[in-house]
Amino acid sequence: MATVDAAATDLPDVDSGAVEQVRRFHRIVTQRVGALDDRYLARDRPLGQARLLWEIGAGADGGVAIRDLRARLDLDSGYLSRLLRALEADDLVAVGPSEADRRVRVARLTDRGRTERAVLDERSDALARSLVEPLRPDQRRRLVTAMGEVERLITAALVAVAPVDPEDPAAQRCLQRYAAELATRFEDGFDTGRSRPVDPAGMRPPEGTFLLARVHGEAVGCVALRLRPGPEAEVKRMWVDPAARGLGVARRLLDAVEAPARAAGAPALRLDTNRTLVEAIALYRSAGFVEVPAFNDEPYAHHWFEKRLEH
Amino acid sequence: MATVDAAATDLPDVDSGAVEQVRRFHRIVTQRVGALDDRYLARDRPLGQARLLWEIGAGADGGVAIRDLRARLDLDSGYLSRLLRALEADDLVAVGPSEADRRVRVARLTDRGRTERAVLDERSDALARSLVEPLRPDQRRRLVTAMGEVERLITAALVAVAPVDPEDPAAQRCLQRYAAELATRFEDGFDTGRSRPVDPAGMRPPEGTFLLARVHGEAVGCVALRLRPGPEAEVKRMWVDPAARGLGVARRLLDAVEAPARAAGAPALRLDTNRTLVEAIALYRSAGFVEVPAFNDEPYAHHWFEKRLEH
DNA sequence: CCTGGTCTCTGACATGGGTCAGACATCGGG
DNA sequence: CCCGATGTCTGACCCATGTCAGAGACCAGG
Repeated sequence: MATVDAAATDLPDVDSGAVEQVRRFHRIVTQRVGALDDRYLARDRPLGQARLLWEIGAGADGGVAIRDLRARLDLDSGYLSRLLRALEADDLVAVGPSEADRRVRVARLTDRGRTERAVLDERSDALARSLVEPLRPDQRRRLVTAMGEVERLITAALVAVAPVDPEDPAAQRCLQRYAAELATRFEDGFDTGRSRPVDPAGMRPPEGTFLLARVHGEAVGCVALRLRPGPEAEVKRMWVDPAARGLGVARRLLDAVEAPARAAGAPALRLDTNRTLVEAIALYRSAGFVEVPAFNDEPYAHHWFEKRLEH
Repeated sequence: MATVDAAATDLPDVDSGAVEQVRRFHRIVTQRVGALDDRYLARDRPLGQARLLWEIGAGADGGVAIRDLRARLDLDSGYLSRLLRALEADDLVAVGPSEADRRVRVARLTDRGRTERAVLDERSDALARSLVEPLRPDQRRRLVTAMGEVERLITAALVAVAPVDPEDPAAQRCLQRYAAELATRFEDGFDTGRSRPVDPAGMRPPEGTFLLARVHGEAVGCVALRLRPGPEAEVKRMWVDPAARGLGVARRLLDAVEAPARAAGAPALRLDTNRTLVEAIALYRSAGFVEVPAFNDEPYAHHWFEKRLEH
């Protein structure tokens, strides 16, 4: 089976047929579709301005801080400033001081800006429609399905797993959402206080590791590894954003955690889990974990798993 | 069935879910993948130069005439000239006069240019590989399949059908390939002389029409409509490039031919066909044609079809 | 040989995207 | 209140892309 293959060979060479298909695909999509897109959508407005207009409008109304725009669009502050002045000159946006911090300035759309943005939006829709329109209904369905598949898989390929400090804001956010989700899923709720505690230091070298999975900078999952107190390494706090499920993020996290465990000389990975987490349990089994007797007194746990590590 | 739906409703509104999917898809593919692409591939070289280098190398060795480059890349002659000088300065291409016509100049890669192009090629491969590599084998297979599907369907959507003069070079090329294909498929070959003749004037208004299907300028199929001598309009010379089959080009041609027939007041479309053309016969049936007794003495025909037109 | 047309090149110019350094206002902490 | 840090803006640049007009070489046909 494919999944067994995957676990066994991990990263086999990409065959040249796949590479060829990706290149053909890319050529078609960017040249044939993209050629129309950017220039067409911005119409008589420079592309940078159009993108900026778009981004300002995307912020929930109340305006967007300029520094956030800079971060999101990755623009030089001087360049951004000039783009803003151009949009101001056309009476599309208004820039004013932030109330919280008067160094920060906030850009918001004017009425004209909002209608202009709606026009861009409509044009974007029209472009998408023009791509689908010549097709027969069955072809359309197939196209939409295939596009969804490509989108999901490309997103999956862009997942990057990297260690991060457990007190990093992104990490904390994941941990909170982890706890919140358990609270709704466990039959008798979840109270962090009752569960066996994991303090940040325990998830930081040398006592452990904390890994974050990101897509394009945004955190979509996490896992913690504890190397103390026993010789076995313990997997904790594994969570994947519901929006990112089905992309294999959990499996990547589970794979990624093996390296530090091995490096620390741990003979095995261990974890405990709740019986309501059926997908997780299935994943552990397919990833080579086997069920073992309880090795701790975690009150929320019903199953205990272990995976021997070879050295 | 889907195809029946298609024939009945023709071009129903594109539902908003499809539009949303296309836009999400486009965003992912261009921003996430494309962002890496162009800039990354050209490395320290301006993009225009890189593309030009590529295109010169794509020509079968012997060089590419500059005017062909201009047409293919759609560049201003002054701009192209300057790009060429830049590449010459880096000793990547050599430009010399054409032998046939000394106004025309021909660009060809130097040895350095060839290796440089190979580097670009390798980089492009590497980019494609990096997209696929993080995926498990089953995910890779799904991605490649879905990309192929998207590519085919987008190509299908880009097919444009338009009338053209039957003596246009592109039209002539199609007609030649049509005849060549019949020669190999018919049980007893195909000799244009033996078949009922169709002179260019017969495929030109007011006696008829000739339609060409193009994808991005390149002809991929054709069909002729004759409005004389009888009141019925006759469909002739329908052909689709083998490389473009399965995209629904034939059906689009068959649909497109109805409008001029109706406009001329024809009560029906007629056609004759050879028994070896099984896909074509299936298409005629599914497009609403019904088999009728022979209405001419075409020596290569085994079946005669007709489709009544409503006015 | 002349003429009109074709092909390429050069120079002049405009614009958009992007970088850099410094000016200036403001903030937060000692 | 001072100081270093932060956020924004301005001015001065650079380069790639693209457009336009005209010059010069060459071609084919009369």
